[in-house]
Amino acid sequence: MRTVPTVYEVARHARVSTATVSRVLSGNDRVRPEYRERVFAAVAELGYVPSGAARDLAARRAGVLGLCFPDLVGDQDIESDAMFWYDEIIRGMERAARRRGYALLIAACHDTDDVDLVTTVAGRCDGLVVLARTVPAPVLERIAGRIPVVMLAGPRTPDEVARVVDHLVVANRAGAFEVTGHLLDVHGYTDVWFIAGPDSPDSAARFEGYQAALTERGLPVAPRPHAISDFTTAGGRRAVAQLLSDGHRPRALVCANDQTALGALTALAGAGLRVPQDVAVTGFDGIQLGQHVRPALTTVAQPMRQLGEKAVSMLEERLADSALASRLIEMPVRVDIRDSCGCSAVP
Amino acid sequence: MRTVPTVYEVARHARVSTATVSRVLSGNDRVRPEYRERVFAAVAELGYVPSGAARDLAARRAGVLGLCFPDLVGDQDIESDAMFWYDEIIRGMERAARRRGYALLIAACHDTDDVDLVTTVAGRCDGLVVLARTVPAPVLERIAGRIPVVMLAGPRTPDEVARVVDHLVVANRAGAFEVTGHLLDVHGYTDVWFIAGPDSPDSAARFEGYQAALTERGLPVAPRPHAISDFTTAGGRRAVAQLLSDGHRPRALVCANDQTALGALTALAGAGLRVPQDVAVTGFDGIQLGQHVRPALTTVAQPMRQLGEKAVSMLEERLADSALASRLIEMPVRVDIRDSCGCSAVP
DNA sequence: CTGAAAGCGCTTACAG
DNA sequence: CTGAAAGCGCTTACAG
Repeated sequence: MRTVPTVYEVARHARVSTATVSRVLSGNDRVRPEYRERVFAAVAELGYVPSGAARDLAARRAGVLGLCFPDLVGDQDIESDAMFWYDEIIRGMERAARRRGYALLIAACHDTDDVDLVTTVAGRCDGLVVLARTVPAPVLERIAGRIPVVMLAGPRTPDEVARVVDHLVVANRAGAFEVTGHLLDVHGYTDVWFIAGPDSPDSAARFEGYQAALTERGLPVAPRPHAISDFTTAGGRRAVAQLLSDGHRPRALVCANDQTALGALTALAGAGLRVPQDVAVTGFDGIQLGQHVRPALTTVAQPMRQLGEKAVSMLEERLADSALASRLIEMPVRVDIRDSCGCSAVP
Repeated sequence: MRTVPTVYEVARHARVSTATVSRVLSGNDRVRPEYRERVFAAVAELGYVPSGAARDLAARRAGVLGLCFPDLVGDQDIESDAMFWYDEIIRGMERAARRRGYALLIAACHDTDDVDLVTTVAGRCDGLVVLARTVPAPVLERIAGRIPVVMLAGPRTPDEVARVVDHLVVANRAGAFEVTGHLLDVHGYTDVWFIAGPDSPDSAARFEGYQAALTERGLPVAPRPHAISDFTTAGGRRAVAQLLSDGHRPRALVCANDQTALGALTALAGAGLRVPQDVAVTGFDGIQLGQHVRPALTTVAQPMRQLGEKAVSMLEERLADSALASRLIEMPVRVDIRDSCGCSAVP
């Protein structure tokens, strides 16, 4: 092992105390300019890089925020069906964290056995963002006893861990309500079907919004989704292909998320059906890919950036006041009208 | 502040020493089952989450790997032109790190002033991967004195920091050579142009490969790229639009990366040109988006997964033996033939 | 197999 | 403004 210089070496070299070195390096305190110079010179000469661990331990602050998301990919081919939504969340969080001076510690965790990894993450950061259902409730509760935790997206049950963690969700119901209404009112479709995600509160809330849009217009409402998929592109393709091979021909498909919609696009093309002329399709999330496929995907966009910013500020607020009551905050969504619903003239 | 239990509380509760608690929690050592049970019970009851900082300091190991990439987006609209290649790198690294039991600490860093952030990251991990040119050489050298560093993608100059960090690159030259050869030999195009990225070794190496393919076939070779862009979609679109509005009509475009190629596709469509019938286009990187655009992008795919795995193992090797000579490893690439080169029958 | 105790490398009251 | 010294919460030889 190479020998790494410590504060002591730096202090000796600069002929000051370690306290002074620490002050100079932290930037804030008023230190005699002469000493400051000497410290910087010593740091440069010795190639000093402070130990984060020692610093964190002494200062009780890591300058790091954590993000745990589910490892849906597992050991399979990661390139086959990546979760683009996670990419956007990671990027949004990294950006928000960095703006506030934090680095981001990320880890994909299996719900089941990765308690170690979760603990590794939780023990090393000042606050933690967890995507819904990534971490078992008991583990989450324990972690929340140490650092602030924000759960992103819907919890499995309404009050599970509700008391100890903050929740940040998007307007799933309102978004699905609005995009369904668009298909109904602007395009006049009546035969609009819903392709659900896996058993999740997000998919459920979106289905409710879809139902409400139909109900409000006095249209018949399906008691349950017309197909159930798993939020992946491959799953969406399979689900819709099945529907089609069963002989169904709905006029429009409201999909629980963008990747499901992307899969639907593929399945429809495979069956020789045109989108949106024969079948209209909408998604949910607003992943970037949706702008690039043809037809471009009409969707309900989540405010990725604001989600990250909000999560970070919720963490900071609780860091400042641990007595805060747990909160549930809902962020608005925006319907992005593109081509797949039938709005643009398609060549 | 809530009061967090420590090893001491756990030890007292379990009526064992802190050494025993530590052993039980680290999993390895042989501890009397009875004690083990008591420790687990105490941990559960107290809601104990070990301090990562204390653990790291004592064990001189963080179980965390770092990744620094350039912050190209800055404070502009992140959603306008994200760097998909980074997403893939982040995902690949996270996955590889996790497989070896590490979490990933990520931070986008400005070349100029974010030395603090870089230090925050470097001080908290066991090894660091840096995308080329993210971190100034002097800073990198200093960091390399503390932990192993792997630089991903081409360094600015051949020997800059060469001695202190390992390098991991892909076969830029060979990949460009091969895909250009494909356009030349299989499709018989002769008028093949190169759209470069910014001044970077990667773009330069790809241009060389392109040139070599032409030279080898006795075709005239452009001494410099026909257009210079910046690796972004918007930049690629602008560069190609300019070319077209200047009246140029190359038969094929070899683009320095996928996003440039995506921009080219847009520019060509905007000019009423068909791809690949009027103009063929190829990219470099193999980002997922390339499979989804129409026509699907023919490209040179980087082995994202293997890149991550390799970076992690290089870090581990150097962790095990700090006396290792610095290495330069080149990973192979694979030409992915899709539609934009003209290979598939396009309806 | 187990425990007492030193030590990891910083920061921060506390005096001065 | 500066320094001596305690302390942050773990792990790990070292004895036993």
